[in-house]
Amino acid sequence: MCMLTREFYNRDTVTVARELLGKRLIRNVDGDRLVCRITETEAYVASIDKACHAYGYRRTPRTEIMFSRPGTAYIYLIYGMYCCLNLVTEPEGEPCAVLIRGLEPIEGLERMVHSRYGCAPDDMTAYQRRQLLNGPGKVCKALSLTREQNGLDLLGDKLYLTQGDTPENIKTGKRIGIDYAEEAADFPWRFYL
DNA sequence: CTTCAGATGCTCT
DNA sequence: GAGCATCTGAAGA
Repeated sequence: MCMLTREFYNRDTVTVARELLGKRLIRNVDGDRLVCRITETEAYVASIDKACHAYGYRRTPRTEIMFSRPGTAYIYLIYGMYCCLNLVTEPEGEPCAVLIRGLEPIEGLERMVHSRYGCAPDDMTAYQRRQLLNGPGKVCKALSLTREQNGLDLLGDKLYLTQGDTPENIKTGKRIGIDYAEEAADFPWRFYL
């Protein structure tokens, strides 16, 4: 399958967030190849979005990576113990990104389950199976992504995206966990299958 | 199924 | 010092 180009990311963030659904996310780590299908995303836009870490082009050590070129991974720590994976979008200097909120496993299930639950796939409960990749912190845990991977080039070999399927029934809604963001809390910038 | 508390540390004021 | 783009386990219905 063909790797997504930098031009794919170098576009309107909300459009990229919607089009990311159905794409494949590939993570190569310690000789293991993990492949997932993207099922849930959220767009964060610097210029008008109070929920965006770089709202108003606020430049701090944490947001610095968002100012770099499109097709870069932005990974930050949240609530002291979880990481969230974002894909930087729009031209360099526009600090926008798409949060990866949910995935479906395709390849490398054994390692992902071990990273999440410390057990083998056969030992998962039905509940655990449903909870494997349905949240941004879970995604990073399963894919062994931490702040050490912040700034990774998405056109490299450690973490990249490829074409996938073209999903039907794309749903849209308000983003999760940003009640503080005033009018931006109601922007319909969450996309899921 | 639901709610609820607690974990835990970085980030910015 | 306050708050955070979250998750889990326990308890109740």
